[in-house]
Amino acid sequence: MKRKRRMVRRLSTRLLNVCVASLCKAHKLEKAETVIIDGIRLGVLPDVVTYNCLIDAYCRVIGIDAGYCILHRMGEAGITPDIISYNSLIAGATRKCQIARSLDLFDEMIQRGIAPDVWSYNTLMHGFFKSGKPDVANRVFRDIILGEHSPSAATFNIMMNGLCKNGYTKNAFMLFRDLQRHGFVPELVTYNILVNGLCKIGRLESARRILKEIWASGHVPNAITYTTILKCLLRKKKFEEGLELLLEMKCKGYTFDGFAYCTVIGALIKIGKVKEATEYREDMMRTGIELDIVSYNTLINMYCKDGKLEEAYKLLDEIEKKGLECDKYTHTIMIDGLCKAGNIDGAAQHLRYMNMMGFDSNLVAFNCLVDGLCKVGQIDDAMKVYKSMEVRDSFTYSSLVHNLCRDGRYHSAAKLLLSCLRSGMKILKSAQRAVLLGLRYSGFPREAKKLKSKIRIARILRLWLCANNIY
DNA sequence: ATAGGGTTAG
Repeated sequence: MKRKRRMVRRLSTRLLNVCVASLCKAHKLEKAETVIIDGIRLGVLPDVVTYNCLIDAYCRVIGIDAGYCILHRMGEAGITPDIISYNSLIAGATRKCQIARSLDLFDEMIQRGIAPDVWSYNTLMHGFFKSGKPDVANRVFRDIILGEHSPSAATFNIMMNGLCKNGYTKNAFMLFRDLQRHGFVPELVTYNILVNGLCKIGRLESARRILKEIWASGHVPNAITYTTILKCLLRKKKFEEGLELLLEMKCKGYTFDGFAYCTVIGALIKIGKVKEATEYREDMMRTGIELDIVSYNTLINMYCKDGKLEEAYKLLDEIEKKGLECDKYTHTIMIDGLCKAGNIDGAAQHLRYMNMMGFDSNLVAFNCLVDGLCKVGQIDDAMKVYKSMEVRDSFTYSSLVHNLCRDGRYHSAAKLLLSCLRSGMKILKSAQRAVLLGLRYSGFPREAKKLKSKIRIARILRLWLCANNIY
């Protein structure tokens, strides 16, 4: 009788967990909490699985601190956290790029007598790759391979993805082929990682070969595979092929998700086809996709490029009402939008606001402001901003050099171009041309010639440095 | 329970 009751209770805890899990997955935290409270009232107690579910969800939806609170709560309820509780927390910290926090949790786990497993190590490795420390990630990988745990399929996937993301796509490929020779059977995820790696370095043909390999392996490429290649095609301005792939996706019955729509809309905006972009937006809204911050950013950019600032502001309100948070993209897009609309003061104000909100000073936003100031003829103000910038890049210089030339200030432009080259940066070809032609036809052909040879030497130097991996 | 695709500037 007693055992039977215990069984029923276990069964209902299981039911509770199924319920909580699905609510957590839908980010309905309050609802999940209510279900748990109702369960307790009926005598169904949550167990470690219930709390692990909550930890993961709180980490995802609110943040690592919220997840950590659940760990305390389960302690108070008399339930000991297990390896999954800690792995979820470590993953939560990693997702938010807080590698130091991941390491702290890792130590805490060991101190509490919970031994890390291969999942913990996989997550740490991912964290190091994510924070741009491929050397440390490599060491973790080595420790997994040579250590007491056997690597999982995810170990290799994370390794290959990390290599691709950190500029070692070739090495990822070598690893992939070696693993295959040793009987490693790639999953679709593995292929998608490689396709993305190849696309990022512009190796479209190789990516297409992998697509064929996917079919040959018996896997069916998914929307992720297609979206990745689509993005690459559009970036390479192969719009016809892109549209073909888009049609192929539609024919094969793939449904577009937010990622696919953003890829298409973003690409259309970039080539100035705002009308077509709007059509895709309407299509997206019809499918009832829940917009996240990236989708909002894409749409805000669309309105800005179309000169409809009021619509953009409306979306900003909507973001706030939904409880989403604007990110640095949102702000940068708005700053650019304001600049392009000629509202430099508004843009500068938004930049200050952005810094006030705790965003790091943002190179792209500054570049937008510099270019905006140039475009309204305030080049000296643009130079002031340029001088105040801690970091500059090829965009900064190209924009200034171009506009100085447009203003007939070829010597200043030449000076700036030289400091750009001295910093080891490239500069837009058209900007170079503007300076050289300007100098030559305003009576300084010798200077033009000298500058030209400097440009050539800088290019040779850069190629040489790249070939030797000094950069 | 970790891993894969989308958004910004010249």
